Amino acid sequence: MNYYVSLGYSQGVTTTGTARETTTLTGPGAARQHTLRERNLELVARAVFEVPEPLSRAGVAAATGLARATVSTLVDQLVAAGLVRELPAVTGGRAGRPAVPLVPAPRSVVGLGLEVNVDYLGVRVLDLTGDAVAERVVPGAFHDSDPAVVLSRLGDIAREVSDGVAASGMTVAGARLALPGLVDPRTARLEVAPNLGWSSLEPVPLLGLGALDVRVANEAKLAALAELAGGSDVVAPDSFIFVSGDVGIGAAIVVDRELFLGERGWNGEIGHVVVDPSGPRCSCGAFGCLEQYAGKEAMMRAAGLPPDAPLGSLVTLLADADADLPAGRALGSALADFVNLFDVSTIVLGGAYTELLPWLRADVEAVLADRVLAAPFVDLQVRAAQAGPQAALTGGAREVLQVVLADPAAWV
Amino acid sequence: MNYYVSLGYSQGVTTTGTARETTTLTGPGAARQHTLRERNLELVARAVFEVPEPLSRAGVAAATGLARATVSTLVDQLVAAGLVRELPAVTGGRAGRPAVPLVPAPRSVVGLGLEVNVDYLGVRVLDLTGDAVAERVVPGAFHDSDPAVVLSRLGDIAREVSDGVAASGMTVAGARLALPGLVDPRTARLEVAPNLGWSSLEPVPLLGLGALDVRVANEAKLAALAELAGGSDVVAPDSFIFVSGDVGIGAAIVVDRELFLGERGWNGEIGHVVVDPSGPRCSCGAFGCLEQYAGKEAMMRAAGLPPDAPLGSLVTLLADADADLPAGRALGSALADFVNLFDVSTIVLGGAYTELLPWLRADVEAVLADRVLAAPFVDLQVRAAQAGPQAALTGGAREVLQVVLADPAAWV
DNA sequence: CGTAATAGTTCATTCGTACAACAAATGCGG
DNA sequence: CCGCATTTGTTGTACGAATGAACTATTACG
Repeated sequence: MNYYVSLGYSQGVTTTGTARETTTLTGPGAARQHTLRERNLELVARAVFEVPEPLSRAGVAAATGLARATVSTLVDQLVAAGLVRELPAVTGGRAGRPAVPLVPAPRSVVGLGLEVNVDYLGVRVLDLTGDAVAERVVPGAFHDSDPAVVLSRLGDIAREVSDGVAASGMTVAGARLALPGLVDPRTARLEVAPNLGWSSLEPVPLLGLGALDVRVANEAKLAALAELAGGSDVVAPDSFIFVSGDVGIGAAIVVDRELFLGERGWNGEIGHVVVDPSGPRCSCGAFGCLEQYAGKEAMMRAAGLPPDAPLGSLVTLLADADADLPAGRALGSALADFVNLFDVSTIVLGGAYTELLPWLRADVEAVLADRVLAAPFVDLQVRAAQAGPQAALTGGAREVLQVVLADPAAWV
Repeated sequence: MNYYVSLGYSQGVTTTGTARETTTLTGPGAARQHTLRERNLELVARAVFEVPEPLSRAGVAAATGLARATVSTLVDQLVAAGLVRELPAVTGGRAGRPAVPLVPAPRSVVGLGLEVNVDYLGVRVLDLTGDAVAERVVPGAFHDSDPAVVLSRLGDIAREVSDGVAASGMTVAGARLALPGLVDPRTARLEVAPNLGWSSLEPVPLLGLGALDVRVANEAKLAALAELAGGSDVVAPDSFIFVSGDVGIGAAIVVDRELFLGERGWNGEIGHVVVDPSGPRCSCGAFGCLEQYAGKEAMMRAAGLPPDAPLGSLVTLLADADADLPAGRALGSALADFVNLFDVSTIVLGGAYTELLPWLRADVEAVLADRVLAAPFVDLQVRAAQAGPQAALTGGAREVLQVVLADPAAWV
């Protein structure tokens, strides 16, 4: 099943009949003729967008099971809408009329990724081909900042960038704002972001982006979506646990290429999983949370560095000394709980862990092998994240484009 | 989103065209005219089946958004197929032609729930109304038993019961076998069931049930599905964590009334979540697993009872003494991890915990309040299971009927 | 008893896909 | 160099399913 559920918008259908008969049914509503068309349009769009090498109309027909005639009309609509482009017919060494390769149209519809993090603001624009069309990342220090000021500044940058791409004829389909904290994508509320010192606010209006469709999500969740694009040589797994280590530690679960969000999008709080109840007190009030062992500040302190030293200093120190990070066993323990509870066999380590993985891997894998009940029967994989810097920006923009892809009919 | 994904059968569509064009697309395949009908049939069937009081054709039309004419033809098909029955028209105090109430047809199509557990074998048959049409539960001791012998015996009982209901004119739609261990519903393999002493086998053929569609699942998963029926007065939550405590401790996650299974259905292994790394060694080899604090044997031992004493003896002992169970804090700690990782706010305690809840609740709730990061923003609920004894039998049978409901077109 | 109201049915219309025939464009063998 | 097989893409007809409007059936109410 691969229906894409856009962030925070579930599809309950509430129908009200006469006074006596008011009933709510969840799930997709009544299917009409145009529902057929919408679904097949999506099918064709996915075939064009998600296949490694370009397909022809006939190829799409074969891949989808639709009749060639049907595919032709659908493709024509996508081309007319500017979502798909025809490449020159390729007359490659075999008989028959040459096929017209179909590719996602570059620089047509784009998605905006926005992010506020502790040490930067960022905006990134991706088009349907996955290319970064524009980008601005502004370093800063936003610990204990004023959300109104910071978000309005980010909004200014976003508007600037957005106006730029719009001036080149591209359509901005929407934006996703990544925040490091408890965010409910459905209500677009931020409950608390400890490292920003923000709490209980609605970030979207503060951006001042007018009618643009802006949704909010946790930073680790969007970074996980960025992983789905895969690396240059590494193909992305369909299901994985993504752990983003920084001052706080967040995680996301991707199953069958879809984010699992729980009831409110507040899942993946692996930073506060119990590692040792007799351990140090955490900022959350509990004792022995993972963050106290494998948070950035704890790792710095354990290495004899000041807690706010740059990550690079820890890396050079580790590269010289030939010792593993003590955080490895703690991280392994929390990950083992995660895997025992979720049954997802690939773990992608992002944020600070990406660089630190060489000094974590041995301990993490050893503890996983010890503690994961299914370890004898599964090939547990621990990988470094591939998505590059400010992954949440990429993931947010990708999420916007996924919504376009899920309903191309809205764009024809 | 409420598409029902039947246990272990995901719907990847692989289409093979000519030699050059072989492409795989996940998700539902091409939508044709008959797809429309199937989907609307499902919609109508769900409206009839999942609504508290009977709807008329007109009521279904209002609830689904379909035209009355369409609903009429669809309902007629369901009635002809024997899945839906018309009650006598009710001429209740208002003007107009009296409505014909539609209800699930009793004793027409039934589902079989099967279970092997440590202390019993069971078979239960449910019809579309949710009534138990037949049932056999045979006590026994199956610790370290021979799977071939036990499963063949269960198969015999199942065949007997199944033949009985078939003789009364009912159609058996399929069966689900619940097992206490690591089971992959997709491959129908049991990897290991520690408390039965079983490992690495394919249970379905050993039942000897011939062509009947039998699928396999973990006991806690199916028991969780039983919870969805709700209690006599309590309405079931749409999303919850179900924890089944016994010798081992298993759990299941239900989100939007659907089981979350992870990659292989091996999730929910909360019994081996870390409570205290300096704690006692677990049967799994690791240290300080929840099972060592809140497994049935550990709880018995902590209360000064023999580990294999019946649960009732612990209950009477607790009822006399006015003390909480020490397991409460450990259980709370593991549940806090679960909630932090999943973001599901309702916890249903099943198995032995159902009866023990009064002596667990205070500690569980206190630890949850301490350790769950989102606790200040959510109303965390801890409830006792409602589904009654051998819940997995009920859940398994329900699961079969859900598959019928998801594709009534197959029965018309 | 007539009228309003509600449930259910009948039928022409509309829309989207399938199938088959056809047109277009190429490679290849003689 | 030409005819033929081959593959792509298009055109036109047929079919299936939902719709809305009109119609029938059955009740309550004044």
